[in-house]
Amino acid sequence: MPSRKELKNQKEKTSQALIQAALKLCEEEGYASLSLRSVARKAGIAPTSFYRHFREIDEMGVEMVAQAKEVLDDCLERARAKMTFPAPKKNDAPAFPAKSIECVTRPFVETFVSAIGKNHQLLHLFFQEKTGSSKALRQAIFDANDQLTDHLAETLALIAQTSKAAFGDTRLIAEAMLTIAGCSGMEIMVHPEAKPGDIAGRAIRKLNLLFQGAMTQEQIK
Amino acid sequence: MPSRKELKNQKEKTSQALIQAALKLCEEEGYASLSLRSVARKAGIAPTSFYRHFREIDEMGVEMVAQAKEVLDDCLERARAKMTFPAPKKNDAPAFPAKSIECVTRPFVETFVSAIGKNHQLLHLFFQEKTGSSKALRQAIFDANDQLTDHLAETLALIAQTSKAAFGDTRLIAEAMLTIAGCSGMEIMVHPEAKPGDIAGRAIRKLNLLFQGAMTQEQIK
DNA sequence: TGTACATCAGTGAACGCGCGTTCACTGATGTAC
DNA sequence: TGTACATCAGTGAACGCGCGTTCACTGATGTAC
Repeated sequence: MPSRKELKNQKEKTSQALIQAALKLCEEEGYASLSLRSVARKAGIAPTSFYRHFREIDEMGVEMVAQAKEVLDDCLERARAKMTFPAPKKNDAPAFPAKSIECVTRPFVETFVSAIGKNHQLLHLFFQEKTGSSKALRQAIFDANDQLTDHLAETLALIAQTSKAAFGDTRLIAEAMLTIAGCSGMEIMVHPEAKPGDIAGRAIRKLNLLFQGAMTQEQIK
Repeated sequence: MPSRKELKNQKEKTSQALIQAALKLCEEEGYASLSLRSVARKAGIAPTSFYRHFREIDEMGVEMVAQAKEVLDDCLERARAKMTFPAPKKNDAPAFPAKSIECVTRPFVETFVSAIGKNHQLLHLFFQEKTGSSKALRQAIFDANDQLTDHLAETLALIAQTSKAAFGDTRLIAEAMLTIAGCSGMEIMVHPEAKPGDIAGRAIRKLNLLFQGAMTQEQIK
């Protein structure tokens, strides 16, 4: 058995331990208050060992963002599997496909909220540091967010195509969806006393209005 | 001349100098990285003098949030003066009052963007620390945001009433407007290389969809 | 009017602490010959 | 098979620095009598 590979594995494990420690500290004190020493302490290694894994805190931060991006990509993929746009019933007004719209917005928001439950810390970091004080993180998150928006816009275009509906500018709508879901998610994360279901419900209603507006404008064009 | 009053004035001036110094430092390093000593240094007073004005950094932070709230209240008031909802022309489809909607959304976003230009630092603090690591600040911002949302919802209700239009749940719409404007504003603030007009334009389009959806749903009810 | 005392914004020395970073080191593993 | 050398994750001592906070102090102003 090649023990050299085991060594690599061991190193990877320690790197992950550092990231997990950093996430816990972030939750308590925020990313900006992280210190190399506190992260190393929490991970159970000597302060100087930190340098064997990352050149500086932000290098670890960028890796954390990459992991958050993976979680969100996965989340969008699971949402895609659940989102549908059934043809509106005949006795519905043509401008009122409210039930069909909710078959897009509700799975989206619910998948998102469920991802928050499982990855609270990573997602808080992602949305908080989008406009935080570390330029490196802002850039990494901006790029990731751009790709996620593309991913979602593509999903919307696909749904529109298969259901022969017209959503309008899917990129614009995807942006707004991520904004509203992100802000509602942050609200849930920082207000543990609030009912997540209520906040999610309001988010769904906001997205419903957005889709309703987009479809109405498309229809009239 | 009562010099005792002058002394009060002088103290107030120093407090403001501390806040201005703190805002400059926030811009460079972020609120979480503020230190009592760095703020005092930038304001030109001894570190120990800080305690004559605030018991701790967060007490100053809460005062900064109060000032941001005033700026935003003022911003909403100026927006209210500019927002109108002219009756749609007769040859427009009833479900397509797009031009009238833009008479609400455009002045709102433009007033907001102009407020950012004048109070970059205060507004960045307000939106960034809404989900930041200081509980005191989060609470202060949450309360302020709640009042601002009420303020905006009331304005919308007033516009709807005077123009005999139906916007639906004005509180929900006000929430979404502040979310989208806030996020777009943050994007403008942290990406000085991006064109503010483009971001503002996209924000207006998002809000247009929102209003279009809200009015369509109201109309069909 | 003069004198003693109270108020209060601002000061400077001093403290102990956690920080990032450097350095030379250890000890386990793999490789060359 | 044995021996010398290379690699590399992790270590512990040491450094200089900025931090929050305490303390007793200053000096200008207002107040009591």
